[in-house]
Amino acid sequence: MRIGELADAAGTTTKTLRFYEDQGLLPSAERTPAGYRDYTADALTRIGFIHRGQAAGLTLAQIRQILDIRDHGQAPCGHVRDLLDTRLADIDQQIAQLNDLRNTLAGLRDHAEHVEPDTCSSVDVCRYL
Amino acid sequence: MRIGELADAAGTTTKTLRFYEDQGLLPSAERTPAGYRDYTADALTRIGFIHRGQAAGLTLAQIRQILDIRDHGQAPCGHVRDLLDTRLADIDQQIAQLNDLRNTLAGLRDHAEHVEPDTCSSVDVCRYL
DNA sequence: ATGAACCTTCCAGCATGGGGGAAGGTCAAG
DNA sequence: CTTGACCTTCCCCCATGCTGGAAGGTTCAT
Repeated sequence: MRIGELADAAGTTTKTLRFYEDQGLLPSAERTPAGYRDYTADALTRIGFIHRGQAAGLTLAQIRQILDIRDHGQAPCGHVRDLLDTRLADIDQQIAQLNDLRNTLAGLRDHAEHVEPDTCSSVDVCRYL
Repeated sequence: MRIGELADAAGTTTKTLRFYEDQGLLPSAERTPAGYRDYTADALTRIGFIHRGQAAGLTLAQIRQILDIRDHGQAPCGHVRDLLDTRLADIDQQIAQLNDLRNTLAGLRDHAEHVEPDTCSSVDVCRYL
């Protein structure tokens, strides 16, 4: 399977696949005599895993960690649980921060609705912020 | 006021102030005969505005738009209201996406808690994702 | 044998908000 | 007069996940 076919099958691009290989997410593929990369179906599975990891909000570096553990013959389950826990905590924090920001912004916006623009001094740039 | 003092007063760095000038957020400062930037207190106010804008989640480009409008002698109020509205909508969307992602992750994590690692086939990399 | 459609490597750049450090000029104190 | 702390410009670098393009080799159909 050449890189273009694999890219089509995986719903991505050849550029991205070479990039993944470069980043250590995909192992170096076999080469045809002409130097073309020659993939097996395993690669498709692996790209699927990468995509699921991305959908879970993991970075490529984190996904690579998991793959490295698996490639060393170990079960990455514990590590994956840790990553998921960390991601969950991160997301909770992000949501909390966004909620705070939302409240602040809503307050500013509400203020902007009721304050006369005329009271806006150019020295302050803008009363609303 | 030299750039170092201004940076201290504003709680930032000289690097950042030159960067802001370069990006059009701060006007070119007067220069001393030696070529040193010489700021007035206005700069401090302006930096304060920039920081409030950042705290509201605006990008430097958006903050610059507001400053440009003000610098052209107009009141940026309407534009600021629009930006705040847009930011609010963006944030709501981000929060919704994060909530979705959180649910997905919580599901995966829950699954990981109850599934035997032994059933994890190395072909799939990891059952949990 | 020629043209399209592949493939290869390598180098560069996008956005975002700065940071690091070199090479040199300036200013005030001791 | 020298030392140290400033200042100047300049250009390159960080992370993140790719994308574009140039210059060249291969494969396959016509």
